Amino acid sequence: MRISAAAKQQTRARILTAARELFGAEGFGAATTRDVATAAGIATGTLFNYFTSKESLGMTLVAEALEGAQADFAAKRRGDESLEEDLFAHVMAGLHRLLPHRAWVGAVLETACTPLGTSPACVEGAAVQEAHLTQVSDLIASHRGGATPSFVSLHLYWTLYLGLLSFWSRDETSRPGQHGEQALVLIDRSLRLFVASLDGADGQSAADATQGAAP
Amino acid sequence: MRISAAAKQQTRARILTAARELFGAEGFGAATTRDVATAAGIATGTLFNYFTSKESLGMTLVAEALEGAQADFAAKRRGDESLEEDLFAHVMAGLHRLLPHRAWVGAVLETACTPLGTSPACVEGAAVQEAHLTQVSDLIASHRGGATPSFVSLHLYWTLYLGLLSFWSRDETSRPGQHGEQALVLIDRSLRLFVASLDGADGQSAADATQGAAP
DNA sequence: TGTGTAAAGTGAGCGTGCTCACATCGGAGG
DNA sequence: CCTCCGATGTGAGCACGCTCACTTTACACA
Repeated sequence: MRISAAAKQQTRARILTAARELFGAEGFGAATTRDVATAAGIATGTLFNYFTSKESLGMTLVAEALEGAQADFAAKRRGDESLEEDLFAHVMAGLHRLLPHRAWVGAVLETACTPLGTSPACVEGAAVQEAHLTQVSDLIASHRGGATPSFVSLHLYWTLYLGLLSFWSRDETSRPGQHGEQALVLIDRSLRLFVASLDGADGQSAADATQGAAP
Repeated sequence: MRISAAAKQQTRARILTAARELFGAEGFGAATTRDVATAAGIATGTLFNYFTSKESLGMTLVAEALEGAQADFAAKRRGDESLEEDLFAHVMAGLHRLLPHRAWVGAVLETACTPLGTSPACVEGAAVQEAHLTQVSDLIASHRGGATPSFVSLHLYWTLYLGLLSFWSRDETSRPGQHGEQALVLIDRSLRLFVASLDGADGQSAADATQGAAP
């Protein structure tokens, strides 16, 4: 039982390593699940004993990165930052960890995490979104005496976040290992906008959209 | 040549009709290209003589709807509206025309038009985005003495637009043939936010992100 | 050491979207 | 009326993500 569990972890790790390399080298679309399985030294079917779908595999890598980013953020935080500074640092920590995956994150998030699409595609996508929004919600609450943002506000944040991830992942003004300038501009503007919208909307009527009652 | 051209148009129309029906009845994912081809009375391969991909087919329907919406908008406009009112009317015209496709537009836009994803998926997606942003850009310019919004501003608009399309397409407070309330709230907020961001950013430095020069 | 059994692994096969070598058609020139 | 040729249509076939009936493995117990 103990050896078996350890072996399982090892196989899982081998799959993740293979996926990291192949996705990075060939792109998410071009790297096939057969390729990943072969590179990990297992059969195609076995891969799906560990991950429910290709996207789920990709999102696991993304989730890993963002978990690390959350730790980075918490470690660096002094405690006297403004909400906007905190949000900026939070975003930047994420982008920094996602940097190695920059070439293919877009393709995964597109289908696994996008606000569009009727179904949440894969559990990992929903989990990443929820974890991220929880962090943001907590961050906001800590700056506003415990008052959490509304559902609509969080949707807005998620929209803006995906939008800037998109821009960042394709920003041509960036250099290898460094973030692009236009992306930084957009991040700053998006966050400034979001914070302003918080003051304007949630501040006045925090329950503006908690329940849609007919008139 | 004349008969042939007319026949081609007819075949194209039959494909679009079949697609409209099947996408609506079964969803974008569940309706296969084989089904659509059969319903249109042609072979699978023939469908791809008319549309480069399944998404391209779906986006053609969306493009049709949005073109109609633009006409609706232009017809109803009085000329003394505020920018926010104009943008709101523009969005609403689009949603109205998309209403029959509400169940599946998300799935198409997700892959064909999303800001995420390294490639624009299909030409139609990029075309829809460009046409829409051109309309918005013109609208803004007409309210600001010809000054067009910056690249980053338009990206922001597109992000917000996709976000609200997403929300709208899944809003459970809506009833058949009518828009949901929460969606209306989000649209109002998103547009208010965008207009405010225009005044704050483009108004002061319209060229803030036209070129990423090193510091 | 031998045996039972559940967990882990396998790969042929399915249904997609899409391609491509070929069949068919329809109208212009002899 | 026959012949040719480009445009249009065809469907077997490809590669993909993913499944599932089956095999193999490795541990607990005798």
